[in-house]
Order: sequence, then C-alpha cells, then structure tokens
Amino acid sequence: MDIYPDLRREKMTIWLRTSKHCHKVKDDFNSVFYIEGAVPDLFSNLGFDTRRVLRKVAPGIGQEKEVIEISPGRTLDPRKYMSALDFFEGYGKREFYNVDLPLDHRYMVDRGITPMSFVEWDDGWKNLDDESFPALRVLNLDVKTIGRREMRSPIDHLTFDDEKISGDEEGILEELHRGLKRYDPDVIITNGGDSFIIPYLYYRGELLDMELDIGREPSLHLPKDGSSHESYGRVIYRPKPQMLKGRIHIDAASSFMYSQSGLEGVFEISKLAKIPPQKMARYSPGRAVDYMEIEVALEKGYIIPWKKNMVEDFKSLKKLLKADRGGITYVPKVGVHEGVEKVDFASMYPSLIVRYNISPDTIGCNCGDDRYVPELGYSICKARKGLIPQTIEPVLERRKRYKELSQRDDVYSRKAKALKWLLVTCFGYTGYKKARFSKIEVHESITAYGRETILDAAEIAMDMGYEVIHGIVDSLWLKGETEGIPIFLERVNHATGIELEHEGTYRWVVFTPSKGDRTVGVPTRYFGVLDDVLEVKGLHLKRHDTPRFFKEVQKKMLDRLIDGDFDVGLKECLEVVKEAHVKLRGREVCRDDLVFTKKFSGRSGLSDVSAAYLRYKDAGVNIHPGQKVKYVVKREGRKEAKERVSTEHYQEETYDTKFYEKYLFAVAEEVTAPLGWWREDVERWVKQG
DNA sequence: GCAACTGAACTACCA
DNA sequence: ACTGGTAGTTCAGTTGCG
Repeated sequence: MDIYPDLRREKMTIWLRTSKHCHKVKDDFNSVFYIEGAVPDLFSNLGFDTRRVLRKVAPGIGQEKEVIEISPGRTLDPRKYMSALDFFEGYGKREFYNVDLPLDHRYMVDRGITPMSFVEWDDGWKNLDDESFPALRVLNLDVKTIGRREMRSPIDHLTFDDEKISGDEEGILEELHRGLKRYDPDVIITNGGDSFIIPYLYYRGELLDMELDIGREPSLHLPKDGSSHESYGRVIYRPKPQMLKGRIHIDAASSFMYSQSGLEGVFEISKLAKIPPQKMARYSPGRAVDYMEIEVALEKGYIIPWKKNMVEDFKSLKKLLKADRGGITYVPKVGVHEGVEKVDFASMYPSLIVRYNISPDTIGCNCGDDRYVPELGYSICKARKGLIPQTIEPVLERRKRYKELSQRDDVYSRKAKALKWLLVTCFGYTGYKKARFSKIEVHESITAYGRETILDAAEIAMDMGYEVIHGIVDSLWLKGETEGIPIFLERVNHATGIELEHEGTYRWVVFTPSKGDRTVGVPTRYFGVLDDVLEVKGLHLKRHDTPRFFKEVQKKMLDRLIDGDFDVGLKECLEVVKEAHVKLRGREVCRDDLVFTKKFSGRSGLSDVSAAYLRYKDAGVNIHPGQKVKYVVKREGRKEAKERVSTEHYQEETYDTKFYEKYLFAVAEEVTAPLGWWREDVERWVKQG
C-alpha cells in the first residue's frame, strides 16, 4: 500500500491490506547505480560489487558507453555516496547514473508490482493483475478549534466522518484514539491536515502527555513551516507533508490530483506511475510523468544521468533569444454570434506526440527513415518508437476507454480526468528546462505540428463554407450548418490523423472586446449558451480573486441573457447593476462579500497584497510567499497598511465605496460592452435612471 | 511640485 | 517546482508643464 525505503535497517517497507488486517512486510533491494571512469577506492572499501558494462545513456540516440556498475547488495540511497565522492574527488569530476531515481519507484519497477493492486506475498511478489482497486476504509477527519485556528487554541470538537466528538480536550483525544482503533481506517482525508490538523492534534496530545497515533505506527509530526519555491516567475507554497505510516493521509487542501479527480484519480495515477498514493496525493502531475518516463527508460535498458540542479536562471535573456512559438490564437470578432459550432481536437498535443513520434531520442536522428517537422525542418525518426510516445500511448488509450465508460459510472469520469492532467502536463514537461527528459526542440516540434493541424482544420472548414469565428490552440468556433459537422469532422480526421470532436452548438456566443482597442476581440474571454448550458470563460466570474459580491452580480447579469433576447436582457442587466450600485453606496454589502483573495509573492512593493501581508503579520500570522491573502480595500492607494486594507483579524467593517464602485462598473462592462453598452453608458444610466 | 505618461511587474485565465 | 499566449491592473520612475 505504502512503500518507503527504511534506510536505517536498509530495507524496503511495504504495507499490505488483506480482507481483515493490515500487514507490514520488509524486503531487500539492491539499488544498483553507475558511474563513469575508474572504480573509486571508497566503493571497494565499502564492499560494493563493481564491474565494467556497456550501457546506452537516456534519452540519447547514441551508442553504448562503458561505465561501471555498482551493486551495493542492499537498499541504500546512492546519492549519499555521490556527495561523499564529490567531496573526495571534487565536484563534477564524473558522471553518475541512476542515482537520483526514487527508490520506492525503482523497487516496484524491478519487482513488477504497483500500489493499490492485488498481489500475493510469499517472501516474493506475485502480481494478480486486476484493474479494480481494493475496498478501503476511508475516514474524513476535521477539527474545530476554540478561537483562531492555531496551535495554542484548544480543541472545540472533532468531526470523525459524520460523527461529532466534543467534550474536554483529553476526552476528545481519547475518543479519537478509540475511534481509530475501532474503525481502523486505511485512508484519512483532511482539509488542511498538512498545514494544521495533523501536527496540531499531536501537539495537543503532547501538552496533555497523551500518546496519540493517527497512523498505524508511531511517527513524528512536528509543526513546521512549509517551503516556497519559484517556477517561471510564479511562487508556489507547499506546507510540510504530514505522512502517516501504514495509513494514507490525503490533505485535500494540498492535493491537486485529489481536488481534481478524487480518491480514484489519485489511486489511478499512483498505480500508473508506481508512486505510493500518500506521496502521489501531494505530487504534481508532472512528477507522475517523470516517474512514468523513468520506468520506460529503464525498461529500454537505458541508464539515466543525474540531473543536477541548474546553476543559473537567465530567464529574461533566454526568453529574448527564444524562437519557440506556442499555439495559434485567433482574434475573435467582437459581439454576439448565433448559429456557431464549437469543435476541438481530443488531446491534441499528446496525440501529435504519438502520431509523429516526437521525443528527445527520435529528434535529429537522420537515420534515413525519418520525417521533417513543418516550419522547423528537424528530422524525426520513424523507425524506433521514442521514449515520450511510448510513455503516452497507453495513457491515451486508457483515457479513451475511461471516457467511454464514464457515461455509466462516475468513477471512470474521475479516472479520465486524472489521466487528462497527465496528458496535458506531459506536453508542458517537454519544454520544462528542469525536467529530466526535456528538450526544447521536442516542444517546438509539438507546437509546430499543432499549428499545422488546426490550420488544416480551419482550411477544410472554410472550404465547406464555414466561417471561422475564433480559434485557440486546439479549438475552433465555426459559423454555419450543424448538419455539415459530422462530414467536416470526418474530413479533418482523415486529413490530420488527429481526432476532432464536436463539442456542441451555441444558441449564441459573445466575444468581449479588448480594453485597449474596443474594436478588437480578446481570445480568452467569452460567454455563451452551449447546448442549453451557460458557458463562461475568463470573465471576472471565473477568477478566484474576484470578491463574491461581484461574481454574483455578473452571474445574475448573464442569467438574464440566457434566452437570447438581448433587448430585454440588457435592460434587466442594467437593473441588476443599479441594484448592486445602490447596495454598495449605502454600505449595505457584507464585508465578507467584498474580500479579494490574491497570492502573495513576497516581491510586490507597496500594493494591496503586501499591505494585507503586513496586517496578517501584525495579527501574528506569518504568510509565506506563494500563500494567499484575503483583504478588503479600505482606502485605495494609501501608504499605511492599516489605512489601506482590512483583513479577517480585525473588526473593521468599513470599505472604499469609490473603489468598489469602479470595480462594479468594470465587472458590468465585461458583459454589456460587447452588446454596445460601454462602461460610461452603464454608469450614466445607473446614476441617472 | 504635480499631473500625465510609460514600461515593468504582478496576477490571473485559456488552451 | 508543466508550457506559451494574452489581458488588465498597479507600481514606480520619468517626462512635461507651469
């Protein structure tokens, strides 16, 4: 169930679930690795077996290379020895291979087992090859504190699934202990367990001198800050993971996969990528892609060089020099369109990767049996299947199967969604400079084929008499007959080899104008009624930083337009704005409905966000870069944080009506402008009428 | 000395 | 620690005017 290397005893620990009990087994794993050059004394002194071998280096095209294979004969993390070697010999003196591969993953690859699967253990593994997941007991655990959610506040009550546990603190914790013993859950789901709940419960237990085990074995859960890191100018905050032993703790608040695709999604990816579920819950889809590519590389007999950390990050300079282009974006025609069809390519980039065999080990091959990438002219091998296509192809097939099954069973739609994230990320990963098998030419080639594919589709559409209203990357908006779409799809599928799908028919669709040039449409902001369902993209309503009040105003406005009568609908929209305006002016809006939620990067100078950060700090709450802050604007532009914004820690009800009024008209304009009513028109109407 | 302008920084969404 | 493309707001420094 959960597998981790126990380095002290140098064994792998595996948790197994039978119908009745949970068992722990231990196994040895010889973590073989490779180095360049002569055998260092260090390794012979340690008693490691060494021999010279020939191996291919991933993800290269090239010949085999002579390296030394080192067999420690036991479970150990080779990286420890690498740093020792670096210390004696000087940094970067030789290449290392297979040293930074996750041990639990390697173990499973080696033994042919996967997490969340049926196996037999008899001092060795037998995989029983069953696609279903075992039945596990799942517990939802939550805690409510007396006062603020912090370590020093006592427990008010616990929620143990639907059961509320209250009373004095000692009683509550004893009841929790008994509950865990009795129910013996395999999975514990929390919301904020990493950042708070788990270390908090252990801390409260400690204060009362009580023994508390939330896992099946004791483990340490000290309260500790998480870490912030930066990627492509974005700061991301991760709380310290609180991993249980023998149980799977999933914190919904720090699990992208769980929030996107539920428990089944996490298990699905865990199984596919051979990552213990407790870890997978906290990993990004990119990590899963990395693991899957490692497995394929190992299967192909490659040795994998150690990807050391990049030394410098010349981001701006690199960006300037970079010729890499992304997907196609059209400039849509502003305003209302009727009789529009939406079509899009199913998993376009992954399908292109497979169809054209785009991979770091196939590009620039020039073996004679290759094809050439449009615009760029790179050669790609047709003869040998590449590492990336080999990784993706089964995922594509599996997702297709799940999508078909998802009509009948929600479980499959969740699994399909998890796989979708894997596929999307797989493309991004090819252009990510820190990724193990990234290669910029691969990324360029995928987008080049992508542009060619959608342009082909647009051309076929125009040949068939459709007007191309809009297009982004892999989607097209076409004005014309619904009846012709099936034939159109067929022609495109035939011409491009990538599956185009009919997303639906719009009753109407509206593209919003750019603020800079009111005659020009914006590619990623539109709304409409697609197959009788309101579809909204990119508007304030869809932004998580928009205060609730304005989301509701915009939603109400859009609801008035659904039936497609824009004369009546527009007037009703204006009424909605007017009502909201009166409320704002009269200070009748609840403070909580005016809260902005924005990410604090730690860089911004004198901004609302940094003012909010200062106010959190004053209240004794330290916000890390990458975390979000919530605030209400008290007085726009003031220098003093206290004057400028308020946060939840203070009883301050006041807000800047002028500022929020402006915001209201910006939100309203987004809906009315494409219908001919600009901000000043709305403002005039609201204030006079 | 202050308003107006401008570019960089920041935050967010779409595919 | 996935990508490029894009919008729109705000910050902070510079320019222009009186």
